Amino acid sequence: MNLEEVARLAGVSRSTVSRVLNGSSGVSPATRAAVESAVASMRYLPNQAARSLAGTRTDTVAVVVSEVHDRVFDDAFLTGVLRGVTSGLDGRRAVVAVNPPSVSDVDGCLVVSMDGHDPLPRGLSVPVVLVGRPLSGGLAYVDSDNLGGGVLAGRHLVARGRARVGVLAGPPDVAACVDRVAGFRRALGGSPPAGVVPCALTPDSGAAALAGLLASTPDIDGVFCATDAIAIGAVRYLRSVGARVPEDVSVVGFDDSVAATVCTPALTTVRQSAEDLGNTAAWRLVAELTGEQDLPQSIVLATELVIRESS
Amino acid sequence: MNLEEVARLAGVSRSTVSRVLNGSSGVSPATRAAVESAVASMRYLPNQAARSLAGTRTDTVAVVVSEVHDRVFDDAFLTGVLRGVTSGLDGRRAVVAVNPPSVSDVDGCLVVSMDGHDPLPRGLSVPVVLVGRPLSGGLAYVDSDNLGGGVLAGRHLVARGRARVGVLAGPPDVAACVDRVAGFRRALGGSPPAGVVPCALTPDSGAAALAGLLASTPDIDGVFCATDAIAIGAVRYLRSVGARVPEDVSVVGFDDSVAATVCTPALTTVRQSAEDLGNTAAWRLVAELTGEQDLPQSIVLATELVIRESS
DNA sequence: TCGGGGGTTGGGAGCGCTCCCACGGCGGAG
DNA sequence: CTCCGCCGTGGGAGCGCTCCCAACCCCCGA
Repeated sequence: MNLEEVARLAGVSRSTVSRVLNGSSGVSPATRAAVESAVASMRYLPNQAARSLAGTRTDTVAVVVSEVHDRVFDDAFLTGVLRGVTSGLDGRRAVVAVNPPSVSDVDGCLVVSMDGHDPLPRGLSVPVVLVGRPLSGGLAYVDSDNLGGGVLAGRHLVARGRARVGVLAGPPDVAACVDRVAGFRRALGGSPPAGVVPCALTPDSGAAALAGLLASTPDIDGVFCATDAIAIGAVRYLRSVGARVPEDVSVVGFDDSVAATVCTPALTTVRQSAEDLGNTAAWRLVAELTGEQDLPQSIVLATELVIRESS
Repeated sequence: MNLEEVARLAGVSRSTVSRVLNGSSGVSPATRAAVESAVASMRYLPNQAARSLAGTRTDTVAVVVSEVHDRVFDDAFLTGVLRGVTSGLDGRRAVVAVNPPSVSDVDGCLVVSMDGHDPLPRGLSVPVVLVGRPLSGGLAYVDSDNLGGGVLAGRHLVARGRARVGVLAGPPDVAACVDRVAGFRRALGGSPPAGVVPCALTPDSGAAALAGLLASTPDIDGVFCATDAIAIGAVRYLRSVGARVPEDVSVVGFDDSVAATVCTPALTTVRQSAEDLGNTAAWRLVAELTGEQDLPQSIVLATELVIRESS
């Protein structure tokens, strides 16, 4: 079934059907109605390949997921982003590629990456929008307000009366962690953290980092962790050495992962919406593809403090 | 850059380049080498749209994800499947669609669905492989050995000396849960469970279901839960009423989710590999697309008992 | 020596669509 | 009343590829 057949049924030409399908102006209402009814009655679906060949678009965008090796709690983030992206793509198709060598035949590209080194698919000259701020490079991106979230966490610990707080900062090459810690520092103002220690994104690494921190600074009464995964390790370590959470030490995480709600004690954390992130990134990309002008280079989405038992 | 240009550089015709690119026989080694070097030096990539239009394939498969409303712990499963699928697709492109009204222009379709009602995208007449056994219907599928996993869980509780076990069975329309419970019953043999209660896939529902079960059967010493999410609710409820886990009551979950490792006590559970599931399903679909004969209608992957603190 | 067949290669015909140009008819201005 | 311009429409060209058939060459057997 092709354009020609639809045209015949509607009593018009191929061109006119094409015009109607593409919503271009210059078709009389009567003709438009006739075509639409023919399309509906035949359940006609345009051949996407032919469209791409003849036209200048493919109506397909790539979603490139660059995997980190020690991903642990990122699954919910990824599915959230993906869900948001597919719903924000406005009819375009999403080709998903994990660690792709190259991507071609797409109109645009969304890149979801944990680390700051943007691993752009090579040989690609289409608009790109990143999900998550890159550490460098002038690419458009959409990100959660990690800085603001860090501020929320900092104010919260201050409000709880915690005066000697440690920070488990995560990897220095993950922009989200860097921003969170920066926000946290800002909230503390004149009284800086008692110690800031980098670590990997795993509970074990968080536990080890906190052990190191406590060795040099035993009288800590609060810990801010760049991610929930790290926080879970921190809580585990604190309890293993007999410290009570939150009575002796308050712990705050970041992400509001499922794990944060089921661990004991349930984690106070900062919530971000992965789905909104994906949806917004898709919207931003589509806007660029449709030729919209004056688009913001970066978009930052609000975060929210969720107070539970650990603080 | 197109076939013609490559042909010119290689000093052959369009047809010959096409033959080389498609790996068809009947090309002399010398010619083949010349073409391959031309392709490499130009970094030529075939236009996918033109290929689809002229040929009979699109080299694209749809990955249809049908979302359930009360998904809670499924994110890791989904990303695992997706990861496996993309790596098993052997160069084909994966178009991901979440709850799509319709899908077209694909060679085949993978459907990831929690519930047993297979929500096939309509108007689709291509090979389909399901990830997870459907409750009905003769479609090809790949699934974890949920039955075998249930047996493992049952034997384990028997070995632990648990004689009065309850089962939180999950929804009756989720094939995976049905199978897990069936396997569990089989392992118990002549001494059936003290009670089997359906519930939703959330901790809260699990807690509520267990509360109901304990009301009628207070002397239970073991609980098998169809998923980890349910098990986490069960553990929470048991502790809330003062029962010790595992001293008083053993609890076994299913999925080996991240939450199972971070909750207290860490859950004994049955592990399945979502990535293998996706990879195998992709392989099965590709095999069918390439015309392979005598393919198995269903493929079942092994599961594994993981013993932790809750039993 | 000649004819037949197999192994290679080239070129034409489309796939179904979009884009562009040309054409016809109608209304308003001169 | 005539001319111009615009709106609505039709049809040709061509996107880059695959498929098919014809052409060619070379080697073999008769």
